[in-house]
Amino acid sequence: MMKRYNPKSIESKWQQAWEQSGIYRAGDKDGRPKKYVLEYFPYPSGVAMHVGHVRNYTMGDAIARFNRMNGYNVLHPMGWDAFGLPAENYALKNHISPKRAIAENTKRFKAQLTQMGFSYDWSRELNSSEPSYYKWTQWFFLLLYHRGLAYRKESLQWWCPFDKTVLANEQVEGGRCWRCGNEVEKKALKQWFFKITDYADKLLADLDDLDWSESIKTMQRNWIGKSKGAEITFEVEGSDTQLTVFTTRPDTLPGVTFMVLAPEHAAVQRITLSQYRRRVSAYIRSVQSSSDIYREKTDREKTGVFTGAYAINPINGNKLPIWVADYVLSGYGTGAIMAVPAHDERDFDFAKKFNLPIVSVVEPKFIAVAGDSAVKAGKEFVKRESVVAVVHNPKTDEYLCVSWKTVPMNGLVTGGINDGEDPVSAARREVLEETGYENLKLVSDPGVYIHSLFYHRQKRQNRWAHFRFVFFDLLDEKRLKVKPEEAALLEPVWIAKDKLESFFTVIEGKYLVKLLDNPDTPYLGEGVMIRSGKYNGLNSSDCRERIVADLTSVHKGKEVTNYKMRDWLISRQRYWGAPIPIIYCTKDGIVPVPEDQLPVKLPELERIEPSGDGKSPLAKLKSFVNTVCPKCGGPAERETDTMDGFACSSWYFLRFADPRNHNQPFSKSKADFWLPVDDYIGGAEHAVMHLLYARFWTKVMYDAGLINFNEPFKTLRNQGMILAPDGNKMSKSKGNTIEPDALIEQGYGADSIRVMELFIGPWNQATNWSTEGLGGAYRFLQRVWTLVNEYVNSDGGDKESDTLKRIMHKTIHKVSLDMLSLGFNTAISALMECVNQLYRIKAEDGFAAVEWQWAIETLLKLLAPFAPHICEELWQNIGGEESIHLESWPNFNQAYLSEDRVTIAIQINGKIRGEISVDQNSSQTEIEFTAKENPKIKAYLVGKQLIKTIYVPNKLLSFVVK
RNA sequence: GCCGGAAUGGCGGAAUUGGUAUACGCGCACGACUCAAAAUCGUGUUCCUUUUUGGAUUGAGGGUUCGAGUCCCUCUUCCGGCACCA
Repeated sequence: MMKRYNPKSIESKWQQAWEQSGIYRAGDKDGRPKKYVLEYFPYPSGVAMHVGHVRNYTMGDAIARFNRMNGYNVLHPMGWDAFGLPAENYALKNHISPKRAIAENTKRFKAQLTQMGFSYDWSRELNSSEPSYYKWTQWFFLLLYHRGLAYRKESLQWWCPFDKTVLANEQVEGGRCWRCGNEVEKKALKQWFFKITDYADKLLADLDDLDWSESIKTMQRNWIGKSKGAEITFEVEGSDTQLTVFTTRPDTLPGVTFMVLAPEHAAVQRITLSQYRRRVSAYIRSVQSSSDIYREKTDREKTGVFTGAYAINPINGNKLPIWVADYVLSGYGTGAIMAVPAHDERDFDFAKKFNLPIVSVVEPKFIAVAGDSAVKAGKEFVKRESVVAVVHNPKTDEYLCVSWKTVPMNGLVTGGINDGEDPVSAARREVLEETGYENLKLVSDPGVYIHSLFYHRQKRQNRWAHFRFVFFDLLDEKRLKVKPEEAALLEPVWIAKDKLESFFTVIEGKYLVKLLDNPDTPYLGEGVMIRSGKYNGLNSSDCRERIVADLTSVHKGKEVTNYKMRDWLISRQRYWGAPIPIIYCTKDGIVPVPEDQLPVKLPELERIEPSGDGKSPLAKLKSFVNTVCPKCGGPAERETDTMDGFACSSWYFLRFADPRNHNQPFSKSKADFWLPVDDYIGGAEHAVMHLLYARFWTKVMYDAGLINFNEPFKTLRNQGMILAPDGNKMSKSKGNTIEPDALIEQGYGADSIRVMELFIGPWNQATNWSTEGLGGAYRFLQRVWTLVNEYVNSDGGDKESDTLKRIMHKTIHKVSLDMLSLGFNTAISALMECVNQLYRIKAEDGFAAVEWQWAIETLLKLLAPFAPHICEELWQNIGGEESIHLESWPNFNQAYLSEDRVTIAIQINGKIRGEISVDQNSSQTEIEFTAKENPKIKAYLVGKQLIKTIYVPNKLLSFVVK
């Protein structure tokens, strides 16, 4: 009697059996090579996991199971990221303690994970909010502290004077408190920081060797934001104040025309002249009351005020007015800049708005390095003062260009400027001589130059042309006759603007088109120095080094590297976190809690709401706060802030290697055995938070000698998000979440969901969930179920079947290869094809072949990482004694991967015109002969001349005919 | 604005090095079974024209090639991230 496929009746049975037999427990050492497969440990919030979350764990589980079957000692653990704000807010909302909330939610999450049949080693389960765990989080805080990487500093935070509380940036709306509507202000609070900036260079450099997606690496690179430059010190006229600025372009120092300070800059009050005070103060007030969100808008118009003071340019003594403006950020560099409007877009906008001078000191320089005009090495350059006539025909919107007849050179009308001749006349003369057009209207002569270095084919010399651009409109088409010697050389052509860029052979087309759009625009690139005294004529990049060297020698500047990344603020004025293990003593100051007094336990509190005075609720608990100084024994107070939850998640992957260690966070040998993590799987949302913090802590541990490796995650896999069927992100508020519980309840079963999660699309690509598609996965498993049970109830036979062997070996080959590259979707489609073919054989021949037992065993093994329950059940049905998940992965035999007969496509002039069937590895001559005999092909060849024949073995034959 | 990624049927998607585009699944249509429905099994399914033949087609345009979804150039759209970082 054959049972119907009913997941409900088999899945929980096997889940219990697996847990009881402990087959997924990782032994610390057993001689096999290790594999550490890890998914981000989840945050057990009040909202249950939906099918989007489940995909993450399904991928990890398939990888873990595949590796187990391939002989690896696999560590695949699970735990709970339990501390932090969401749990606390959930508890507050439901009027229960966070501890209870976490207990309830982890129970629910664990049940969800278990019902999916994931192969976790639950004996290593951990919870970051338990003292046995956070004791070591505090221990790491102390490690950082003792290594000079944790410090306390005052920092500005949003503060609501009515609610008497600190607000997060996103809780400030239009400069007002989101709760009471009062205007907020910034208040300085003492906070703890981790000095992640000390590791900026290592965090940046080591990214190169990681097997992570390019996009995440780029995000981390941008976040770290390294930029090399210099700090330059300016004297303030009539004051002993000095202003130091950071710049990446010290070469543009001669072009500085004003200075700008951030409104928060410490020197603003000191240098502002008395008659400017009121306006400056008013400006600063208005800036402070505007929200960060508003200040971060880059498209708003620049604002600022003059302080009345002047700085002195250290290189040329120029007087530079000092302004205050909020486009300069206080948190980056020194909070002050030297403004070079000719070579910086922001400074340019500011100068335009406030009518400040713009002095260009760098002229673009383009060197032709490729093509016919590329400069010839070793030849002298012939320098020429030249002019470029840009002639625009307003009627056709085309530009007058010339094409050389004798050599492959295209360009605008250019020519040398004769002695004593002004550029505009020179330009008119060249246009007339070369093209005959005489009626030109001067549009503008903005004094724009470029340097162009190229090989002049006609003159056979390397040219260094210093081109001045003069802009004309064509008044009429009247042309004078061009001298024959010019006409023999050049041909005038009119080129539309969108074709210009690719037309030019000598001048950089991209720059030119930009110039035509707007000649009045800052030049941001490198080039030749002008108006720079002794630096004139230098390349800007060389000039950069010279100026920094010169300033360094007189102590007015130095080379500096800056990072966008800031130190990591870890203080949280909230209850639900690991207490910061620090004691403040009036006599001894900041005293770290001694190691033997850890953990500093988080006391259980009745009321955990933020207290309203900007301190954590712990501050109210005298029995917690009041303590004795570990140094002098006198009365002292505890730090009452707790640590950012990201501290807990910065080392959990190490704890999994040794989760029950009471003496250390982990033993070195176990950590070095299991880590680094071989496959780390999770969404991209942690790109610059957790993934950067965890790398930072790992590097600190490495430097402290705790571990042998300095990167925690060798390979990172960012799985693609599952969207709701409507194409939106799944969220409880939108009411479009789909939970696996309901689908299992409906009878689909965990195995179908698992297959669907992986089959739905490439592992790293976002896709919409489809419940109809889930039906397809279910049908597929059902077909497997039916096939195996029909086989079990059949009489069998003893015929040999090569076809069956071929099908199975091909499937083993395809699935094995796909698993290595995470091609789960194609692996599953190969299994579907395999089952379809097995049905076909069954329909033709029944179960007569002797290979059926092997074929079905193989099929189940290949399917086991995806659908562990049904495979286990069927495995027992066909006589398996041990768990299928302890079996070895099948091997394929190369001999069965190809067919005896192959179909060769016949192309004529690149078009498929027919196909022929031949024995595998037939010779080209044979195939050509067969092809030419084919009547269809013959028709195409008759009366034509065969020029070329291309043969791709076992695939394609291509005739080229005329 | 900058950086990263993508675009293939009605839908999700497949396609070693350039070598028969549309595998697999969904949906749809038809057939078998059934009193009937569901389930299951089978057949078909890129588009246009069509008896067959044939033609077109991988976001758009151009290029290289005997041959391009795949390589090169230009552009469009979408997704993700960063955003006054001097």
